[in-house]
Amino acid sequence: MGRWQPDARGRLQQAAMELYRERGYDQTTVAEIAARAGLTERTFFRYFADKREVLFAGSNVLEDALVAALAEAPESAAPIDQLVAALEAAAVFFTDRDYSRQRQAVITAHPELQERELIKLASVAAALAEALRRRGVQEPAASLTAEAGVAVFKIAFGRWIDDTADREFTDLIHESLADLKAIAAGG
Amino acid sequence: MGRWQPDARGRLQQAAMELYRERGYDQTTVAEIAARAGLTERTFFRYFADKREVLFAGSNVLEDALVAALAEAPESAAPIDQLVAALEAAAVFFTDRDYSRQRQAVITAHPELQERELIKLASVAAALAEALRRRGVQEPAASLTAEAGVAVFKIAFGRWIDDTADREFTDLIHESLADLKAIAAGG
DNA sequence: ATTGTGATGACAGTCGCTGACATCAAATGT
DNA sequence: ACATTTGATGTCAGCGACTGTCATCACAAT
Repeated sequence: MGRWQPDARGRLQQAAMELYRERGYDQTTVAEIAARAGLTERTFFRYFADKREVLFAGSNVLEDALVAALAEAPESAAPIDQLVAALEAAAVFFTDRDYSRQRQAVITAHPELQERELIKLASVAAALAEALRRRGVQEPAASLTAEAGVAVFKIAFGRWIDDTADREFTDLIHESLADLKAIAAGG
Repeated sequence: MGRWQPDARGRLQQAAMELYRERGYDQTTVAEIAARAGLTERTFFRYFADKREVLFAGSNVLEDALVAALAEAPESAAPIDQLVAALEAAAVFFTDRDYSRQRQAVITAHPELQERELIKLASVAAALAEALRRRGVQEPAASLTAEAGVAVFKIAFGRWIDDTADREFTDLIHESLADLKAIAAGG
């Protein structure tokens, strides 16, 4: 056994999630999170930039996966369809619905966390727009397509969380895209 | 003359804008803002919930105007066109391009301020979705239309800020909507 | 055996933000 | 005219988020 317990980062994430659910985000101090993980407050801030970030560690991975998937989508398809193909590929991140529900419940209960989630989505949109530009899509079409794609994602994710039937994330993405197309066509 | 200088709120807003531009957001303390406005830190927090909010005082007014304009849009039009009619009506808020540019420069330079801007836009989207629902638009079309409308707004605003020609905000809204329709149609 | 190296702890300090109470000119009531 | 109330502000103490700096010490490298 090494000098320290392994996976300090993961322990901090888990401790944070537990405490945010047990007492609420506001009533939890960073020192408490660190203590539950067997670490100190100072170490928490070496792994996470702030108290919010500990809930959003996966967003880089998601962003990278989306960009990678977009790079492999058929270039013959319309930009919006390329983008939705990328969203489909991201469905692998959305399989544990219970965990997603718990996490989302914490986030929606606290504006500071919603803010962080929104800027992560904005970062995703910017990265997708950049990827579209690399494929030759001009502005403002690239940014608008990316924004539209993220809007589809947001709606689909919300439906997936609230879904009482057991529909797949991928299906909800497609339904939401169809809705968007109908809306834009004046439906 | 009354006991206090008038318009404490406005003085705080102006002092904050000045200092954020002069020294940067991070290098400005709330105590400094208050001092420049001839007040104390405690009073600052009586007018604004936090250091970020002082830059977003107008967002309620914008939101209310959008909802009101949507309520007066012809119900015969497609939802997305009703929404864009509302966005047109909001153009009155976007006439002083220099001020908007300065403010936006401060915001884009600081992630905390971007987060606040994003949650304000999310609030606008939620209010517009609610207004559409009151007009009989079902979910998820209402939310998706609202998100699409806000996306159009974001792109149009960005183009308005960057515009070197002197195009009107309203025109850019219409162009961006046309772009979105083309995108959704597979353009 | 010596010398890094890297993850962690300890500690002091700044600043955002809040609660509680005091102040005092102006408005209001009688 | 005088007393009372009100409302905007000030004062002060305190918590918690976050940072800079230096110390520690098992382990790795040489």
